[in-house]
Amino acid sequence: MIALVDCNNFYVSCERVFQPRLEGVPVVVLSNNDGCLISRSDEAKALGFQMGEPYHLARPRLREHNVRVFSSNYPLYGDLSRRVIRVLSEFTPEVDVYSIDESFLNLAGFRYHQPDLAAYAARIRKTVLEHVGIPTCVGVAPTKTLAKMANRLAKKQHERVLTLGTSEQQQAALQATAVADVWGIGRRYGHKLQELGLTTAADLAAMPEGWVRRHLGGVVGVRLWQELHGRPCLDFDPEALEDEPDRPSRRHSVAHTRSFGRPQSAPTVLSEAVASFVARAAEKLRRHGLAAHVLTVLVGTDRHAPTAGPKTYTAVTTLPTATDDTGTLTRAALHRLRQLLRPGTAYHRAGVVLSGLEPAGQAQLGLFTQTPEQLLRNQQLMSRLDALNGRFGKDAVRYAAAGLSNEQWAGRRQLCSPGYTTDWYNLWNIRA
DNA sequence: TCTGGGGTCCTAGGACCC
DNA sequence: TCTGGGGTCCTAGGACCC
Repeated sequence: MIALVDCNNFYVSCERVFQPRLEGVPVVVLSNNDGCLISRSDEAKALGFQMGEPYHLARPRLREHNVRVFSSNYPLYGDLSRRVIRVLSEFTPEVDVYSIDESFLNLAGFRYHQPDLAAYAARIRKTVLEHVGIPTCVGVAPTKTLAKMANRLAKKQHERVLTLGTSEQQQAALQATAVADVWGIGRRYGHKLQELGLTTAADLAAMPEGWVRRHLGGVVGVRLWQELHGRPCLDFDPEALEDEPDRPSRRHSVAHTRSFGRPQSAPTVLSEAVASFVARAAEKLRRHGLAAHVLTVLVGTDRHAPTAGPKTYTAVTTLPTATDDTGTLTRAALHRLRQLLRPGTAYHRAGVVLSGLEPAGQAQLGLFTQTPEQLLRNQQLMSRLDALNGRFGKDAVRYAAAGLSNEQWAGRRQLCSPGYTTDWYNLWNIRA
């Protein structure tokens, strides 16, 4: 059996941990650039605020209802997320971290003790709440897709926990779930399935496999259908345990992309922005113990403009050897950026994607690239860089290519709470 | 004036290779 | 009458997730 633990209104709940006065009142958290609403308290949901609603449109109503509004504070959310995962790992050796606020837990050891499962799930929820202060829902079922469904239904239960142990319970859950609400069915397939006359998840499960393969994107749909029948098709990918922290992560890409505060066309400004994004992505790479073989640079024009044609332009470079070195990655990125830019075009966003990932230190050396001595020096440089920026704040030490100031292109982030658990240096200054 | 970011998997055409 | 098959890489896009 698999449990899915999902934090309720996660970003709002994180803000509440450090500002208890936010309990019981409507709260929302904005996306990067203060663009749209991405987390809402129950009170804000009850007032009709929608997920993804543009902030500038919602603003008058937010004021009218005296809703507390926060820019997103990822250092805070990331840290609380790690604390939640640490608590969860006390309940099973195998935690598959699905997102910042959701983890799957392998409860295989409980297969023959069904009645205990619900009590165990309730204990997980209670412990996370007591130790971290974040409320959760727990769904338990034989597959990830059914666990998601159980979790969804648990939100409506008083105990916030639901177990689908028997096939009768699973069938009842399938009937109680709209087909469009199944994990893996998005807007497009939701509409399509309804037009084909399916209403509930049970209707979908009852269709023949061939029909599902034809109408639901081939193998992807078949996997989903199998999972609804209780046959696991999605990998369970457990996180590295605390006693093996060096095990490299299995992710396939690392990205850093941002919208600008205002459109940019000057190549120098765009270069500095991209160099900054490379630095962020490379830090993430090193944090995960990875090196990248492939680098993609992208720039984007106005996504919401009605004009035809592509909105995103990408250029891919394959590096001679996989690397996590900011300098090497920056050179490659800026070289490709120059080829990508068109004079006079206003770009609204840019970014860097690193892929072809392999464990750092295991990378094949190139015959004509760096010597082991150079490599070692660069590694030492990067670990000093990370140590300094970890202590004094990001970009305390940076490459000159990233420029001295980001004020030209930085996004808006005007309503941010302090880094309560992470930013000791600045927090000390604030208090001083 | 103002609409996010980071992921996953899959498909498809063109260019190129043997 | 009859014109292969198996690959890679690049770019772009679709669909989905949180």
